[in-house]
Amino acid sequence: MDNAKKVILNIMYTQNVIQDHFNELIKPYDLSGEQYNVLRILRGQKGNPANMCVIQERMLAKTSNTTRLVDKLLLKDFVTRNVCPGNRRKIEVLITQKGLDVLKDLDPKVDEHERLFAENISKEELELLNQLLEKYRTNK
Amino acid sequence: MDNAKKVILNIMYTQNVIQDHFNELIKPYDLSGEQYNVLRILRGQKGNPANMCVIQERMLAKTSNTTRLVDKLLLKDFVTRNVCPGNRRKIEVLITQKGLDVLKDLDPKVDEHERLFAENISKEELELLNQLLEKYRTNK
DNA sequence: ACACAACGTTTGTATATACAAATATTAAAA
DNA sequence: TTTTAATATTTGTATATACAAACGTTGTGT
Repeated sequence: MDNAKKVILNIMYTQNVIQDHFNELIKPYDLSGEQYNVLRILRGQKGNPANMCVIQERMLAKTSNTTRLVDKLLLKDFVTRNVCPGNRRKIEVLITQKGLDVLKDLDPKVDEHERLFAENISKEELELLNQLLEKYRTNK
Repeated sequence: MDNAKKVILNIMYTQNVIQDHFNELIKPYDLSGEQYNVLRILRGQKGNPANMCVIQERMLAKTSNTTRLVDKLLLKDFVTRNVCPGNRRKIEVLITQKGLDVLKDLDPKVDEHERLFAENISKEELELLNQLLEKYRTNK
């Protein structure tokens, strides 16, 4: 098989393996991968609320349905949701202490997950892999 | 950010870009990516039918619901589905001429898709990228 | 002020992913 | 032979992805 074909399968497959491993990690916390991503975005706001569209544009999958993701987080009391007083079209979403606690609990496990995948490869190779991936998708 | 973290985001993001591009490619054919994968597996059978479990194990996402994917392909007359005479638990799925025609139509576009992503990177780098990805996920 | 476009979010529909339970058929054990 | 276990597939439920349409709110032009 030519390498152009092979590298696509390789990237797809690798992403799949990473994702499966990560899903195992968060399963006990009753969180999906996307819900976790939203919580991470909200924590990154450092106390400021985030509007739906801000969350949306920071997510990997551009067309995920933020409304329904936040619905699920709301049910678990990981976030609050309020209409923005200054502009009633907007919604302000804020992570709760409970949400922050879950993330804090997960932090070392996520670190370990990242470390585990990098353990078979040297620092230089890791750096090179990053460069090659970036080069691979230039202008795409 | 450390490279262990960065490479995971990089792989996830790259996969996303590839997938989005591919989805655009097959959209006019009223096929989803998984449906396309199933058709490719069936063509690979070279005239022999494939059982559900054979299709399942050859798909990237292990727990995709093959029954429902084949349902959709059946509606479009891209496959046939029959109970296996020798073992009535099994189902024989076979690609139709119409299914083969769609794949043939798509073949050059898929080639172009693969070529497009590889165009910014040399043959040697592509080879290296494949090796690094394989090394990265050793034992995972 | 009123019409209309733009913005931000929600809702609806179809498909896909993830997992568990249900069903039917066949193989194996008692 | 009857029971039980294993195999192959289907069905159900929840979540996620993808896209379009609907809705209320705000801003702009007249």
